[in-house]
Amino acid sequence: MDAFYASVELLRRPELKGLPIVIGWRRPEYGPDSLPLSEYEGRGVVTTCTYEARAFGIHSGMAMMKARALCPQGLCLPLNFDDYRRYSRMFKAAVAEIAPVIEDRGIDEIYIDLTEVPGGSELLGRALKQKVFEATGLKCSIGITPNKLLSKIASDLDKPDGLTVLTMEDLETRIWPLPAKRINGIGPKAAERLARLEIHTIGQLAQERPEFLARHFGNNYARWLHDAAHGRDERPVVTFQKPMSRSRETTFEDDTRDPQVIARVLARLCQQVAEDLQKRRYSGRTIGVKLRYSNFKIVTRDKSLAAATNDAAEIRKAAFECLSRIPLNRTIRLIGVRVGSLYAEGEEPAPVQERGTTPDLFGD
DNA sequence: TCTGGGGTCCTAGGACCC
DNA sequence: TCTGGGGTCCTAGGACCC
Repeated sequence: MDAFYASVELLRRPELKGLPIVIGWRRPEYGPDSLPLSEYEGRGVVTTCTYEARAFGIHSGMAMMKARALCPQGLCLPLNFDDYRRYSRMFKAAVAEIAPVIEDRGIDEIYIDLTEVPGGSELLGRALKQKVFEATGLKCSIGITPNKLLSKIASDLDKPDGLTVLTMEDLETRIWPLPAKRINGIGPKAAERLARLEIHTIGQLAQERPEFLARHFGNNYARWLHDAAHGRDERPVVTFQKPMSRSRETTFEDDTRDPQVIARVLARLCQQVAEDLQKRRYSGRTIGVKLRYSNFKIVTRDKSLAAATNDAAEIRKAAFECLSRIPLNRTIRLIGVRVGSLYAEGEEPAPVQERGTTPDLFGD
């Protein structure tokens, strides 16, 4: 979906169309339902912005204070997550009417398996965009290719309101000239390491000898890099994925080292994550606490329980034990709690025995 | 002008078991 | 006289994605 959160906001407030608009994180208590960016204060980042705002150099992930410096005449809107979730369901349902095999990639993105859907790519693409627009009033960008890797890249080539159809024949002309970091899975770190080896484009990566890549990146990652650069990707479209973890975290308005503040916030996060799990009928065996110091360094501590739980008090007890293993000698800016090793209700295995007390059932 | 929140996957060492 | 090989689970950190 194109500039998803911002576009949803504009549906309700079409009079703001054409303005540089930034969707910010913390719901401001100030003002009615929008704020001149020039008056923004706080630690939030831009989650989405309109294309008019992007023209000023603003992009998602950028500190709101920096966006403010770039475009003080911009407008800041708070987040309405319930709305985005509602429109997310609507656009996915619209797509499903044409092509039911859908992989969820978050609130504003999906993979669609068109293998068994009759019709040419171009026509299907147009039909999908039309359906989505009729159902939601929103624009999207689509890439249709032989696999997920290429489709992800292709969907980006013609934004906004784009449609790009590629076959393997187009690899050299359309994909190879692109920077290596356009491959989903090559992030800032890997791109930097590649650049130091004078590998900047996907084409250059494709020409590199696999043994050379293996020396620098290890066998697994090197093989993946090589395959990706050649447009090879066998991953199927997965329609259901069992969740692995559930977490809650928060950044303090001001960094703190006050144990009372930290304890109060951690307890609240444990309560929230417990409610999230209970609502979805999941429980988990591994409780983890995450802490980010003022210098942005992150530490985590885990604790695995004998049996899965979604009880707030149990989660809290384990979380505080994790917290007690983290040095609190510096001020912190973020704290979070995570419950992993999830099991759906009724799926939980028998509690794990203490080490060394496993009954020897098989006489081995 | 510092940098959100919610996720997944991978690696690597150590404990422990047979 | 230093001592194999294979496996699982746990923990911590980090890269990456939406």
